[in-house]
Amino acid sequence: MIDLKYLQNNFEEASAKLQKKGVENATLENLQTLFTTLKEANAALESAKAEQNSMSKLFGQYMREGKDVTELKVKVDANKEAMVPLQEKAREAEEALYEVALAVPNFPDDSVPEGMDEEDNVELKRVLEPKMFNFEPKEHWALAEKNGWIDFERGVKLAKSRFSVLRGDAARLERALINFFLDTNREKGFEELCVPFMNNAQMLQGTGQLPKFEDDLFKIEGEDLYLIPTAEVPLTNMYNDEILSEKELPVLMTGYTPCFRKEAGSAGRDTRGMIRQHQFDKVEMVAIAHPDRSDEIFEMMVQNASDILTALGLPHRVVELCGGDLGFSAARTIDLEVWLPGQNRYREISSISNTKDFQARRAKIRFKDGKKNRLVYTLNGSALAVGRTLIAIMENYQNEDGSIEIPEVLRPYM
RNA sequence: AGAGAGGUGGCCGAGUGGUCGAAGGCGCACGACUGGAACUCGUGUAUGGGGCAACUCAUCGAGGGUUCGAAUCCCUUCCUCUCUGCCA
Repeated sequence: MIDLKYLQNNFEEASAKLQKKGVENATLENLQTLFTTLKEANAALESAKAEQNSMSKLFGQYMREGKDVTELKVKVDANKEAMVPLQEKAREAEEALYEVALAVPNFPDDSVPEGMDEEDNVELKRVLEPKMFNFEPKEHWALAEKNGWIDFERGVKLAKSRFSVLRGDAARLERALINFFLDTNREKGFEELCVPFMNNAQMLQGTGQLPKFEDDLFKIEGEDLYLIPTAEVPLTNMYNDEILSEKELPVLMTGYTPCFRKEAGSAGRDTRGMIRQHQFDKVEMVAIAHPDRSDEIFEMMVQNASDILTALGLPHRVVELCGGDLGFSAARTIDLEVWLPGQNRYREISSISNTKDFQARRAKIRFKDGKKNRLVYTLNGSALAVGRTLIAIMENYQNEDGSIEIPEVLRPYM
């Protein structure tokens, strides 16, 4: 959630920032009004409550002293009745405020480039030259068929469309990648965690998936549980509603989880192959950081993800997202896009974001800054998306006969 | 899943309708004592919101109710422990 006090005190500046993310001024003006209304409603209610409390205290005192309370009772009853509409007003004001506030995206960082969509993203650099093939490189689904690696039909039979089954060496390669990623992250100082793959609604609100993006989530029927769309949810919310000591920062965590997404709104996109599935594996990094150190941790996370791709010999490019392409919670995001020779294009394989205090405010993650509690900054990033790495290996390491080499660094894992 | 017990501040633990945001202890911080330390003594020590100072509101697992007044009574729910059942 954005800082409403900041919005109130710096309205012009705040609205200019959110325009980068396509938030209309009317929404912000509405938000400001709702915030003021809530404050006024609360002030009125609180003074009535203060009155009530002090009269109740007096009531007790009279009882003890054996004084007559009938007159006082009349006053206190009247005040109580007068409080009912005030209470109702305050409750309504709060509901109205949060309904809007929870749906407003994070401020983009000042450094974020202007732009509408991914066309306006800025390429920062390219790492490794795409390999020249002396034959026409195939796309991963063709290679999968040739090698019997991916069973799309049976995935659909077992679940539904956008599910698949990995077989044989592909299944082993998937497992090898998970282990390689986790080991690498651990060596960089991330603690390895194994977390629940279902989280409750409060946690999903903490990281920003709820309430706005409920349609993208798989919900467990009859339970307050959702299948996680990314390990960012359980890892970040490890410290939900907690206060850390300053010396515990930064908390660096990594974990492997499957991720479950309904992919609502992507009908017809990437239907062929394994690029966009309802279930995919990912190894995630999450950092809970001191605000002053989040930039350097962000750089470290980007570098780590890029290093993993380099170690695998996969050509990729580093892209800074423009304001219009930034996700809901992110203040800043860098994507890593891996080269897919079969598709003859770069495709997203990792996304690293600094959400600053946006998630921390929702999830109430704070640290002791001297005597005061301050919100932490939270960062997350993939290192890496496993299924897409598998695809990238297939396309980049293919031979003319359709066979696939295993990258050197993965051989100890297979 | 069934039966019973219980959830109070960083921790332990008292509190069964008003003087309780909460005794006492431990821990922690600061100060005194000391050459230094331990011991001892003194002081302080939850969170969030509004004014942003005085002050005030909320919070004793969570939500709702009774009452002038609830940590204390009632209802719902979650969690923990013990026993039974069931399983990896």
